[in-house]
Amino acid sequence: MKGYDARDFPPVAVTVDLVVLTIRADRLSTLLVRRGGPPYQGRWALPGGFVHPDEGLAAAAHRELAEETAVGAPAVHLEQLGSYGEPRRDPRMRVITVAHLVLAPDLPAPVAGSDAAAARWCPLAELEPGKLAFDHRQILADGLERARFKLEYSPVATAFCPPEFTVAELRRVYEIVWGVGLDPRNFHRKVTGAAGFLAPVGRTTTRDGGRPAQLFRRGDATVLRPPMLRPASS
Amino acid sequence: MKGYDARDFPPVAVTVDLVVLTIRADRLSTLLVRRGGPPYQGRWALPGGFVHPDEGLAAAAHRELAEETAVGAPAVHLEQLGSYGEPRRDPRMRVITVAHLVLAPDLPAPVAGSDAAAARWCPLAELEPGKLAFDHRQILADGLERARFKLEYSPVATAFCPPEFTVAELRRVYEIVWGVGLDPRNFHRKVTGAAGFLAPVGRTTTRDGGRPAQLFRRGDATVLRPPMLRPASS
DNA sequence: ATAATAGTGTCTCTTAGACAATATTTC
DNA sequence: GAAATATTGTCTAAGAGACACTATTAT
Repeated sequence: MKGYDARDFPPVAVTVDLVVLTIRADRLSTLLVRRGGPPYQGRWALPGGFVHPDEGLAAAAHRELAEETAVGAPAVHLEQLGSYGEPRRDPRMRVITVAHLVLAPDLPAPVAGSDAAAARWCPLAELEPGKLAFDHRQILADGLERARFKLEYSPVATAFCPPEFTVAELRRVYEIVWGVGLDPRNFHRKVTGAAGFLAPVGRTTTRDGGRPAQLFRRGDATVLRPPMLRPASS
Repeated sequence: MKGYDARDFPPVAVTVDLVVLTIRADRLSTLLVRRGGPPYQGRWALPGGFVHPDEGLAAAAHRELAEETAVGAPAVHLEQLGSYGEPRRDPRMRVITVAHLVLAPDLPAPVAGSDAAAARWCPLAELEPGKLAFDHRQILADGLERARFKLEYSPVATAFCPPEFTVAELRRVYEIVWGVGLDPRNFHRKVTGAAGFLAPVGRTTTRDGGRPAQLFRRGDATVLRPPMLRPASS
């Protein structure tokens, strides 16, 4: 069983798929492409494609992201989400896909790729569950759950914000991704008190109205201790 | 780039590798096999093997585990850890491996597989870092970090225990995996107070000496809220 | 009785959450 | 001034950690 001769086995293809989450007009949205050919022709799907011969998995994910959104690597958070390889998830052949999760600030309109007839940002609330191709409904659900969970114990929420942001803008990220309301005063105290979460820029902005708010950049912490606690409801 | 014709690409092989963690003689240990052929002949490696044509990823991981340890699925915790696919991680051909993490109670001695010259439980403290084949040092490190982290917010620590266990035995799991000492009294209060973590069996045991201890089974919670907090040191 | 481990109670300190109060802007 | 948002302060309840104390077994 471990002869390591690939010719003993039928062909396998390896792809990367992307769950790209962003916040547009106060709604959590994901990037979808409409499939231009069979199977699932005309259905919406997660963006993705083959891993090239001399390319690592993360590199393939970054390349696909750039092809679809013209967004460079440094501006977003990208992490591996998990691999999906049920034998018949693609009716044509054995395809194992390595899904990646991307958290990004509000990005420009997407670019339709060569194989995709169209691409768009779809608010998650408007997505009919059964409408995605392949097992992409499950992958999207897993990505959303991962994002919600990571907001608790890591500073990735800042990936949804522009490079400089206010506490209120960061709070809106938590409220939208978690679907809850948070007390602005307690949130402010907690987030500014968490070591390494935020680095003050030293300037202020009034773009949200009212009293000027401090601008922050993301700090250098990789983990939040203690974590941000999601209200008990969910 | 998305023609979905596998013949456009050179062959790729997909394997599963296993990070199997258990506690033997109060030491955290992992299952290793000695490689019987090149490359890395004679070196220790994580157990693993090819994904079969009609087999899902989790099924392949369970099969490899059973081949190596003669352990059935229900007794252990198995989850996908992540995929590793740097282009030249295997010198022979492009191999993408889907690593899985297994947490198991103390198991019998391993069985050498067909391709492995030998198999053994290796205490992590005795493992020389540079001695593992391929990128298995990194995979093992990632698995260990995942296990340490999951002990905080999930009840997986019970996977290291036999079906019925005492609070003290569970505490030893935390102490050994985290490498810290925990106060038995506070631990007891916390773990018995966490909803769904433990289900009392109603019987007691004196196998640890002293006053008889309540026996527990794992409860039905999948997440611990609030989490078990690891002491600040690390 | 002594040793060993199990389990409970109590105290203090920190933190979460509710919410009052103050500060600084625009209109 | 009125409205809006930012930020600080105060109170209370819950939980973490330190540790005294009691309980139940084996020898």
